[in-house]
Amino acid sequence: MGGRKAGSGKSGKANIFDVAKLAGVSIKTVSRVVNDEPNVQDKTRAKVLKAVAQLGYKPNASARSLSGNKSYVIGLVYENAREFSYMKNMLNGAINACEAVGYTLLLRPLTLPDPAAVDRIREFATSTGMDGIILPPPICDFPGIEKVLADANVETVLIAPKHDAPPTMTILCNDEEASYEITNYVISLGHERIGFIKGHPDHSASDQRYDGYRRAIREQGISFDRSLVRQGYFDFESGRKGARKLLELKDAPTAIIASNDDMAAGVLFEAHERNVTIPDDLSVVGFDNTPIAEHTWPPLTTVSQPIDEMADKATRLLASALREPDAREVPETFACELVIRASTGTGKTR
Amino acid sequence: MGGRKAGSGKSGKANIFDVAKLAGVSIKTVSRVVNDEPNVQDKTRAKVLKAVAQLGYKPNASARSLSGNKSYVIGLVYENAREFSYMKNMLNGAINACEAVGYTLLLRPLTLPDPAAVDRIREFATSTGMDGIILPPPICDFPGIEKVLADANVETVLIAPKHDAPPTMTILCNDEEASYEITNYVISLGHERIGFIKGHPDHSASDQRYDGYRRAIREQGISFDRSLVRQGYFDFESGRKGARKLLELKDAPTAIIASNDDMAAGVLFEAHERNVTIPDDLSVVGFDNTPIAEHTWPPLTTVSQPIDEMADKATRLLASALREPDAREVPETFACELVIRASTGTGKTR
DNA sequence: TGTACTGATGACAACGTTGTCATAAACTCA
DNA sequence: TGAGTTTATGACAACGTTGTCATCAGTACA
Repeated sequence: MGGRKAGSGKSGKANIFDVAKLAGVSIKTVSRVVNDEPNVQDKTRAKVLKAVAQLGYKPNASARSLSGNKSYVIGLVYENAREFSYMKNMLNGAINACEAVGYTLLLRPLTLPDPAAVDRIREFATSTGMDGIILPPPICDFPGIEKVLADANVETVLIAPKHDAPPTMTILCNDEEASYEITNYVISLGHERIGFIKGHPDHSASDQRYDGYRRAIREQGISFDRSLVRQGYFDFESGRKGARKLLELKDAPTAIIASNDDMAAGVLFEAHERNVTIPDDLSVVGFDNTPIAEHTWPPLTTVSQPIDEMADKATRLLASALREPDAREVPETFACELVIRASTGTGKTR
Repeated sequence: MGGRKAGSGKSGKANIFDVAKLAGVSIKTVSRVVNDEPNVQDKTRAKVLKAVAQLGYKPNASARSLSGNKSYVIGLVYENAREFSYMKNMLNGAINACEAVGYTLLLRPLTLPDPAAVDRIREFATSTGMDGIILPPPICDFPGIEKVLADANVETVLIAPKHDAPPTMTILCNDEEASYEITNYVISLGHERIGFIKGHPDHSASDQRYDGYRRAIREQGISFDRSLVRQGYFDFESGRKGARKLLELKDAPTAIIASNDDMAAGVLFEAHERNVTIPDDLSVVGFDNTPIAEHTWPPLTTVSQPIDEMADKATRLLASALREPDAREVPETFACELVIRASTGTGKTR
């Protein structure tokens, strides 16, 4: 029973042999306890746990992944674009969840459009041999991406994809409903000519937000006017340009809903330039509740998405799917929340 | 010479045995070539390289770090605060550089103030066994942090620390000079009563920016007025509050320099609320050239820091120090750049 | 009362690298 | 020319885990 490979007593890190020796069991039993495997007596488990605590034992990640053919790494691909507050929240949610479930998060920014994006993602996924990957929009909608990752044997979670993808795990957000509600709110303030600036056509949220707007208009019996809808791209400039077109209209809208906060900031900017007073002459609405929404003048009425919670859920979903490949959970839908600030009002003529 | 452990021809990843077999050399020679070690004949090297390319061989990171006692991981600790554009740039610089030098970047957000911050960083550094770590402000100034990391045998790079720390590698940024220049610019517009809102006292940049302001004032022969200086904390609210105090002054300033863009946005906000017109009644200056600076109304005159370049340099410094522990480079100082926009002017009375 | 399971444990061989040491060949220098 | 050094290469043992299989003791069942 003489110990064989236990650490020589140096203050360095304890390994599995040290724990086994101290607990008086084999290294395999230590492994079983550490990995929550079945078939260990409670008494034995307790002994091992005590030794683990006493030595401050942490399994060596490299050895573990080398032997077990798992990397305990999860990847997160994101669009390296302007609106980073989205990513900040997503990052926080994913990093914290990763820490909680014992995984490591690896990041890969993508500058879009990029014709080689799918190849880059493949490269990213395979080079580290990661176990799973999280794809937020618009990356989750890249054609063929799911197959590429499945072939690379990487478990995937899609966040808010355009089309439900049965074989792949998915996290959803009720953008349509949120847009419907905020449009109803604007209508309830007395507005009838409500402009809408659409988001980037590649993002699933764009369609959903537009759909919610249309539904609210329709249900409230307001006639739909195509000239009040402008195409935007989620950036400040396109919001500004959309506002310019709308405000130049003979019968200009008294409210503008922009599909995200950056564009709404562009609308505010254009309004200021034209001496259009917010919210007396024009009400403005954004989406996402980014920090900018708090800091514009006036602060923006907007919709807040629980992005960090979605990322948290995505990470945990991935981790549990990796541990137990059988029990696959149902996709979860997260709800958005209206944030009413000073950029909306009844207007001065009312 | 019969092959022994080469992959069985499956389409899976090639390993070092496969390469060795194809090239007709030993695995050790392959290792030498892959790691750019000396003492390999050009001819042999070429053979190996060819085999590597042919098989698409990528060394297994886990095996490598297990055997070599290196993790090829670099950590980046950051303050999980509002102003994320700083982090976005830092992240981009670090991620790209990591990819270029073959390292993996691990992130650790910190919510400050946190009395256990140093312990958390120690935990972060040791749990993964990372090789090096990058500490931006204000984390680089935590007392004792350098020793903790040195004890954990983690190579460290400090970005813009308050005090030069000879034993630790450092990246510097000339904040004092930039502040001096932008203050001179404001003075050149004709302003003499120039308010200053200081940054968070824990950040090195705060002192430097204040110093630059004082130096410019002094050199231009403007008498220093203590009542024109307010303490801020780098956030929107403190900027707004500072502006309120300054604008309530009997002899209010005609220009305000805020130590970052968020605070400058707060100044704009307060000015709008008081119907103070920018820049006719008041010129406003920020620092950092964050996205918000482009999108306020009017857009902010500010100072742009090459944060991504600094992070890039920090990463490469770390990587080269890890490869060649002897050749330690000189700290490098990066220069800032003025960005003149519409929030500054000569004022209407001139 | 055997026979076939199940539960708890351990021995030992992977996993794919790099470090160490041995060795042979090719240079140096007196 | 021979002793010592350098250069190029390979054999083989780490590194610290987990997977596989063997073992042995109970336990259920006919």
